[in-house]
Amino acid sequence: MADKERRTRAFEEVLLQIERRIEDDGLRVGDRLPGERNLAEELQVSRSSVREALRVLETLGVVSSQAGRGPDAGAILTSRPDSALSDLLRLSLGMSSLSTREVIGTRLMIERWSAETAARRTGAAARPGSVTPIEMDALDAATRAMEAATRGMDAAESAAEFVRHDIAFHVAIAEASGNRLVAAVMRALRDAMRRHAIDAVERLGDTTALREDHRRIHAAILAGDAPAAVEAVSAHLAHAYPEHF
Amino acid sequence: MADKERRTRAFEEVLLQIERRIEDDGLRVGDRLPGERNLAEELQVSRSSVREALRVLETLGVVSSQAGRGPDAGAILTSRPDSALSDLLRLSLGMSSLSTREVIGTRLMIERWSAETAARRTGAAARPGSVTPIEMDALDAATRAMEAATRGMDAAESAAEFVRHDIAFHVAIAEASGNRLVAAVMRALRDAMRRHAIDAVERLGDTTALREDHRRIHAAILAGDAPAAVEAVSAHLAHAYPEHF
DNA sequence: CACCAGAGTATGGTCTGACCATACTGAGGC
DNA sequence: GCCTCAGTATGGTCAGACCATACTCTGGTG
Repeated sequence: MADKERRTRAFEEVLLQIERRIEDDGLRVGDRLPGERNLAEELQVSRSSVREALRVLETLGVVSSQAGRGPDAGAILTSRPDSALSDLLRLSLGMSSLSTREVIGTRLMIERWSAETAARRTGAAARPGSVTPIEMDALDAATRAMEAATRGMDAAESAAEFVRHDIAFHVAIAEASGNRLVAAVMRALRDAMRRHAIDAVERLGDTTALREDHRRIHAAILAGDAPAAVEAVSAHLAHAYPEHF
Repeated sequence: MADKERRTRAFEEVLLQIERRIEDDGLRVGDRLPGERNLAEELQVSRSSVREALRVLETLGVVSSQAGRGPDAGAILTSRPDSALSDLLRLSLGMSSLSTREVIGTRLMIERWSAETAARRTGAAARPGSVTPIEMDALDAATRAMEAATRGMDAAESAAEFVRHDIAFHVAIAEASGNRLVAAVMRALRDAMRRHAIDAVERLGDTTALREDHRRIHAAILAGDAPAAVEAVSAHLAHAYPEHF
C-alpha cells in the first residue's frame, strides 16, 4: 500500500467501507455492488481482504454472490446491512426461548409433510425411475438410525443417546422427501428438537412405544402408503408429547 | 487437489469440516484449533479458503483469532457452534442451487400450515383471549402488506416491488400462526422465495389474480375459516406456479 | 544459580498473480 | 434472421511470498 502502516485491520476496514458505501450510495435491495477487483483497487487493499469481507456479508445475508457475467452476476444486495444480522441470528439466539408447543408444532408440520411426500415417491417408484439414488440413500440412513435406536435402548442407555438416533431418523425421512430445502430446515432445527426430546424421553422412561412408531413410519414409507405414514408420524409425536394433543 | 473436480464449494466444505471437527474432537470453549496452514493441508484446500471459513466463524463468535505464538495464539474456540445457526447459514449460502420445485414444495408446506393455524386461532378468539396482541400485530402487518401490493402494481411497477410486498404478506401470515419457529424459518427463506417469485411474476405479467388470492387468504383467516384459508393458499401458489401443479 | 538479551520460530494478516468455472456479449458464418 | 463460437467479465480457488506479533529457547553474564 502507499502508506507505511495499516497493514493489519484491513479486513475490518473493508467491511466498514463496504457497508458505508451501501448506505451512502443509497443502494437498494437487488442492486449490484462493484466487482471484487474494483472494490480492492478502490479501497486500496488486496482482493483477498475484499473477499473475506464479502464472504462475511454473504453469511450475514447482506449480499448474495453469483459467478458469471451479466446483470445478475456479482454481489447482489439482498438485505440492508442494519437489518441483516437479524433474520438468521435472531432465530438461533431466540431458539432457547421457544416453547415446546412451538417446536412440536413445527415438527408436526415438517414431519407429516416429509413422511407423506417420501411415501408418495416410493409409491410412484414402482413405475418410472422416480426415486433417485440420493433418496434411497436417505431411506437407508433412516433404516440404520432406526436400528441403532432399537439396539441401544435396552435399559441403561441414556436418553440423550436414544434421542440422537431418533433425530437422525427423522432428519433422514425429511431427506427422503427429496426436498433439500425441507431437509435443511429440519437439520437446522436439530438442536431445538433435541432439547425438548430429551425431556420428553426422560419423562416417559420407556421408549418401547416410540421405537414401535419408528417401525410403522418406516414401513409405511417403504410401502408407499402416504396416509398411513402421516398417521404414524402424528401418533409418534402424540406418544412423545401427550400433553400437547 | 488429489481429485479431478470439486474446485468450487471449497469454502462451504471447509466450514462444515471445521464444525464437524469441533464436534468430533470434543473441543471445549477455550481450546485451540489447528493452525490455518495445518487445516488447509488436512482438508486439502488452500489457506485462503480456510481463512474465509475461519473469518466467518469469527464474526459468528464461534472462534477468536489471535496472532503470535503460544497457547493463546491461533483460533480459540469461544463458543460452541450452535449447529442450528450454522446449518441455517449453510442453507442460505447454498440456496441458489435449489430448484423451483423444492422452494414451492416448502412454501406449500409452511404456508398452508400457517394459514390454517392462524385461522384456527382467530376462530377460537371469539371466546377466550386466545389471540395475543403479537398475532394481531401480525395480522395488521399482513393487511398493510396486502394493501401496499395492491396499490402499487398498476402497470409500470416492477415485479421486484410487487414481490417484496407479496413476501411481506406471506411472512406476516406465518407470524400470525403464533409459532415463532415457523415464522423464523419463513423469514430465513425470504431470499430463496424472492428469486423464484420474481421469475414467476415476470412470466405471468399480470398480478390481478395474485392480488385477489391475497384478499381471499386474508379474509379467510380473519373469518376463522381454516379450510378456506388452506384452499386459498393452495390456489394462490397454483396461480403463481401453474407448471408445478 | 538467577537473570536477561537476542535469535529462532509458529502463528495470524496481508498481498500478488495466476488459473479455473461460469455465463453473458457480440462478431461472424450460414 | 438465426445459430455458433470466440471473447470477456465475474466470482472461486490456489500457491507462494512477506510482514507483524509474540512466545520459546539459547547462551552469556552477574
